[in-house]
Amino acid sequence: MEIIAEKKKAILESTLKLIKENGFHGTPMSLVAKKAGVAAGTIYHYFDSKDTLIMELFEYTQFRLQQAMLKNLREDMDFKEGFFLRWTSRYHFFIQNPDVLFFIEQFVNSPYFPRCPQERNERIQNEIKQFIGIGKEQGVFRDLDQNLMSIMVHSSIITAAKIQIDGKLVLGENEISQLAQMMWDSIRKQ
Amino acid sequence: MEIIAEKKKAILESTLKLIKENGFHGTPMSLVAKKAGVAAGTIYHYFDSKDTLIMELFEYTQFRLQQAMLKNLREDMDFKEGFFLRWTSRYHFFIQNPDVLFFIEQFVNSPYFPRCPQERNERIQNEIKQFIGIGKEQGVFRDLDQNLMSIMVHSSIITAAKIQIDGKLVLGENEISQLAQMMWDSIRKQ
DNA sequence: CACCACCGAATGAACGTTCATAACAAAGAA
DNA sequence: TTCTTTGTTATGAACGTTCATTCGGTGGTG
Repeated sequence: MEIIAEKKKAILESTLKLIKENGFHGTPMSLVAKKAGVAAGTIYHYFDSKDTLIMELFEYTQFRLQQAMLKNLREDMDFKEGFFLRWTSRYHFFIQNPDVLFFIEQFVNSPYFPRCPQERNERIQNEIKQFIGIGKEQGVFRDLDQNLMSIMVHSSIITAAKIQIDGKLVLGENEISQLAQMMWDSIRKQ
Repeated sequence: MEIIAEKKKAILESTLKLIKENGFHGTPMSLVAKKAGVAAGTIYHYFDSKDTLIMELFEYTQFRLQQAMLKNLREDMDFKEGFFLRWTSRYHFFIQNPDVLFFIEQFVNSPYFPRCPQERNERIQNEIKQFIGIGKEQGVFRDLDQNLMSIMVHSSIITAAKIQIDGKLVLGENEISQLAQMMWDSIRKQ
């Protein structure tokens, strides 16, 4: 991803926050412009339309998520540790960036999502998918499609993060590690 | 839920389908009216506004989901069977009603959802939650918040159904029961 | 008659997008 | 240096369209 012009970034960040609060509906371009501190027309200097703004925003959030992931990885940990680290660091990213979580969830359930090129969608998924693939080869994990297992793990993270952010439940360190343990137990060979 | 007037039902069903295809954005009231075979004004005979139409549609789908659940339950099955039945019958409901699945997913991730009264949201969750509660008392399940466990189970069902409907993976009977098994293993005491 | 479900053209506000214009910088030309 | 040109970035009022909602009217029923 190229270095993003300051105003372009401001537009993306504003859109992110507004969509979290008001949904796709409720965020007119005029509001985006206002919040970003630019004129309405400026948005169209950087983006062809509202649709492409939203599509690019999705890529932007995927990029940020991936960045956050890679930071925490070490090579020298055992397999189970690796799994726990992946689970918890993704979880914490979403906790720290609730607007990203909400935007992604709205996006993937909207008609925008099917219009994205497949490979883009799955890039983020890949790191976990490969990891699970290795575990499968080593006979640690179930003999089940790795796409399936990785998506189940992914969805458990999303779900836990949403509950925490909504404030429906307060998850302490103990609960977090129990959840990671749950998912570990679900995919490992029994 | 009262017996629903025929036209009202037609309006609800049309909205459901249109929202699945076009999202909240893309479904103007005029289209809803056309698809339902009623005049635009008629919608306002049954619903105060587009917002309340969507809110009521959510309740309507929850109702249908609950109906489908209750149909399959028997008292005389053992605990694990009961879990599997719950998991798979919910799964199959979503597979058979993809528009409901997509609508619910869009709805719960939109700003509409937080505006629903809590008890309404959780009514559906309750049956599974109570079931898990019993399992916990009997020492079959983990010692972890039952809300948390039930939501994790719920999200696994949603996720599996979405993958299947998207056609990303084809899940046969074998995969389905493996998934249910996965979730069973995740919440049971190890 | 009164009441009701229903119709659909009309209304007015909201919104995405355009465009004429300006500010500014970098790069020659004199 | 100073002037001119060219390109990029930014502006915000104006436009045309879309859309939720309204309302006067129609036909059927009790």
